[in-house]
Amino acid sequence: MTETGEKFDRINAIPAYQLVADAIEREILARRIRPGEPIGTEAQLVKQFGVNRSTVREGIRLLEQSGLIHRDSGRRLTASLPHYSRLATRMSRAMLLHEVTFRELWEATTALEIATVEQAAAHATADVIAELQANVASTEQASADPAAVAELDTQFHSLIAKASQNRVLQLAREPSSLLIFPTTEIILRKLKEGVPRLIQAHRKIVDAVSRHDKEASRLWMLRHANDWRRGFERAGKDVDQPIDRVYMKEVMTR
Amino acid sequence: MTETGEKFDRINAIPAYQLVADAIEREILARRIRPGEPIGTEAQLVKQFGVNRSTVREGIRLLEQSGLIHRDSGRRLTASLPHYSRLATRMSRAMLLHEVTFRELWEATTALEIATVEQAAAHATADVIAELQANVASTEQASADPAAVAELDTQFHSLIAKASQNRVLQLAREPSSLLIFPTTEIILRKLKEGVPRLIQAHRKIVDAVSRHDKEASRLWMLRHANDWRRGFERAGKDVDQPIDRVYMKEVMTR
DNA sequence: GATAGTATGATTGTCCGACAATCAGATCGT
DNA sequence: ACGATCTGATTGTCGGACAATCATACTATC
Repeated sequence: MTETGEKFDRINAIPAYQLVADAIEREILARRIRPGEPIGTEAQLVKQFGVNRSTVREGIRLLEQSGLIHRDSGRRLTASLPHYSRLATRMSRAMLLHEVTFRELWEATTALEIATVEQAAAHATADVIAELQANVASTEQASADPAAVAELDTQFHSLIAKASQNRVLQLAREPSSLLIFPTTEIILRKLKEGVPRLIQAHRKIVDAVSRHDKEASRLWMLRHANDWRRGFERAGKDVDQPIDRVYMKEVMTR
Repeated sequence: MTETGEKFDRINAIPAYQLVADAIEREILARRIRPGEPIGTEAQLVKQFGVNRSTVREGIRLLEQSGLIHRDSGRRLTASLPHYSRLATRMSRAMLLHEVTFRELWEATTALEIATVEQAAAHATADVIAELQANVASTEQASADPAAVAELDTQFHSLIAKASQNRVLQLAREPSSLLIFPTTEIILRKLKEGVPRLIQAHRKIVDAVSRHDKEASRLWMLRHANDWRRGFERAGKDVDQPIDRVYMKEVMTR
């Protein structure tokens, strides 16, 4: 590789591009480079690290993927906060590859959605409640179109998460919701009573949240989740089968 | 760039290395390349994609970071399942950078740990229960050493997650647990009554789980979580402050 | 003087060729 | 048959190169 003139520096094993990535990452995590600030040009990095440009570039690619850096307007590289959706997408993909079952997903999602709606009941602001009401209204109008309803359902639960004002919950629930909500469309398509029940649940949840009624919101979210699972079973699916990647196209596309 | 002999192929904007990464990723997600199978040598990829080796390498770096590929024994690249810990670490870092508060973390962790222990009560096998009992025994013996107790506490909750046999819960709880459990040591160091309370809670939880008693396990996990938060407050910390990265060294190191 | 167009340099994406270190497998010696 | 050695393949790193694109200063036109 490079020069190893010294004695006793065995098993180095860490390639230079990795070291470059680590070094930059450390600077960002230590807040010496704030999100939004430029990392510097490739030529500068070459000088600072004393490695070839190809090596620097490979290191940059590592960070680029993790979302810690981001080339702003086509051009220069800036540090950035890795955004939730990116991480959630990766997690969802991992779950698909691990072939988790619908039951696992349902259990986790139910627990997370209930926790989320309880916090939403505690912390929801008037703005978000208005958004939620608008969402329910749209869902009612689109009730004939399963795809649209499923889309609005996903949005509904994201709004609940937003209302919770808890970013950890938001982050934790997103990967599983990405995977489980697409099944909604399939269920709604097969079960005619699905849409009205979903709308009723959503409306009750919004009511409860706007009254800051923790118990009621919990109760209706639980019913909503149970409906969901029953719908899945009635649609003829086996909850103990791995979730099918065929339905999960949207998770695949970046 | 390369040749753009044709008309009207504006705004391409996607660099070749990204396309290479996407192409390989698609093959893996579509299961045409199974985890464990070799991706192929760089030279082969150069031929197949018709781009330069540098470009191929940059594409490989993107995938390497996301955990979809992995160079097995120093040498050749193989597809692999992105493992939980890797993703969890990234999520934890994101939370740190987003400066989430202890309250957010506590709320989310509490909900997740309770959901997890309920599933553990439902699905725990004799093996895991034995591991849990061993963990509690070790904790008792180490009770004079806060660092060791904190370490064993983290392990305890991981074992509960393992006992739940729910990989989605496991994945969802890990990022926040990575962030919150390191605070345990600080709390234990300041509060003498912390260790015995922790041990009692753990023991009660193991009892409840081994009896498949969902209610009791829920109850004791809730008490455990409440102790925790009270400990944090009594240790003089403000739950509404962003969690401090100073305490989170272990999250920084890959 | 303001605006539009142009020249200039910097930066990135891509390519080419090269070489040392290392690993896998074949070959050889015993 | 077993271990040592040789050989080729593969990776990590380097240096240099060039077209396309962007930022900016500069110029010309009204």
